[in-house]
This record gives sequence, structure tokens and C-alpha cells, in this order.
Amino acid sequence: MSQPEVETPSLTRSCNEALILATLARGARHGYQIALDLEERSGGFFTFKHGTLYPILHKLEKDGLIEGNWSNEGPRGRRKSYALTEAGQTFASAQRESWRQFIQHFQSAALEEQP
Amino acid sequence: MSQPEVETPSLTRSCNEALILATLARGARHGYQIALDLEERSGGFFTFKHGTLYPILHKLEKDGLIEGNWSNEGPRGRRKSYALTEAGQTFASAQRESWRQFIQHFQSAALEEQP
DNA sequence: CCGGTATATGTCGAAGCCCTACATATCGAG
DNA sequence: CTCGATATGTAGGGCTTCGACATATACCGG
Repeated sequence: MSQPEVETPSLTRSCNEALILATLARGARHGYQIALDLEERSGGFFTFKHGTLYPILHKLEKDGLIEGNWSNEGPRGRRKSYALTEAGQTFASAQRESWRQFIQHFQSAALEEQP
Repeated sequence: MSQPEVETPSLTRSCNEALILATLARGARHGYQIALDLEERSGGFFTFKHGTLYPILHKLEKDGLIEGNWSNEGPRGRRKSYALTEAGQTFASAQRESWRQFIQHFQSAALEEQP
């Protein structure tokens, strides 16, 4: 996943990654919080099933795009806080550009009024 | 598939359907032609693997959104020409609207510059 | 007339991915 | 003390895409 290709075969995966990375770009937070934040920000449009969210977070961490730290702060000691790495910021930026291009092409090919 | 929901879990499927329906909205054509037309119109951005295309066409026909006819016209008698049905036009229109909403939400949640 | 390429459609198995369900643990409210 | 919210994790089922295999005709160059 070194290249943030936004292509039809992996649209869903790419969309989920972009939403997670965009949420973390606003500041570090843990998994459960990512889902809540995104749901609130989108007015309930985007929701993450936790069975989907956590495996993706593990993958992003394995790929070095985010970094997780088990925080002992606060009463709850079982929270893993994730933050974007530098590689993650670079990736997220390139991915946004890919998405913009995809949307442009898709709008032109599928959404524009027929002549 | 009576409702054209554009949701992250099925983005790829929905995208492929939309591209096919949009191509057929420009006029009836057969499978091979759909792939060529779309590829040309998008400047090579969108391409269909025929192992993906034909099963989707079968499904769209089964769902009554498109109608296929084996054409005996011309020298090649093994072409199946597809055309949008009325239900297909209604579906395609609703699907476009769903896609517009999805894109709007996605741009707001994932593509906008961070504050 | 023969072979290769383009046209044209179809299907199967492998691989990838999301979701439901199961599993576990802490904390605050009632 | 029980229930719900918080918080994370995993396994299996089901759906989808893709490469490979399969088939058939038309056309063109040699």
C-alpha cells in the first residue's frame, strides 16, 4: 500500500482508510473515539463497525502510517491512542489528491447529464 | 438492489454499476462495447475486466434494470445488445443522486483542508 | 489456405474485504 | 450489583473482483 491508488476494485478499503486518516489528522485519538468523531462530524452518514475499524487500524500501524500507544492516563487503562506518522501524513495527502482525481473522472463519466 | 444505496461497504460494486448504467444511458450497446466506450470516454481511467463486466451485466438484467437482446444483425451474430429499461433509468437517476450525496459527505469528511 | 489478432462472451477458483457474532474488561449510575 | 457505555480484539460467513481457462467468428497478411 505504498501508493495510495484510488481505483474501483479497492474503493471501499481506500475510502475507509481516507476517513480514518482524515480523522487522525485532526489530532490523535483512540479507535472507539475515531468512530464516534467521524459519525458526529458527518451527521451520522459515515459509521464504522468496530469489527471493521480495528483490523484496519492494525494494518495502518503495521504499514507505518499511524503509531499506536497504550495510554495509562485516565481511569481507563485499556485505550490505544493512534497518531499519524510523517509517512502517514505524506500518504494521506497523496491519497486525497488521488481521490480528487477519481471523483472528477467519476463525475464526468457517470454523473453528468447525458447529451 | 431495489434501492441504489451508495455506502462504503459496497462502493466498488455501486461504482461499477453506475459506470455501466451511465454508458448505456448514451445508447444501447453490447458488453464489449461498453468497456471500450467507457475506457475511451474516461481517457483510460476506467477499465473493465471482462471477467468482472459480464457477471454484473447478467445481474443487472436479472434485476430488470437492463434488457439484453442477441442481435443477428451484422456479420457477427454473437453479440448481446443491452438497453436500459424504464426501471433502469429510474434506478440510475436515483443512484446518481445517492452518489452526489456520498461525494459531498466524503469531501467534507475526508478531503477538506484541516483547520 | 493457414495462422494470428481482434472481436465477443462465458465461467471457475483464488484472494481480499466487510460484517455479524463471540469474547473480554473496566467504570459509573441506579 | 447489575446494566449500559466505554474499549478492544478475533473468527467465520458471505460477497465481490480478477486472472485464467474456454470457446467461436471475422479479417488480414503471407
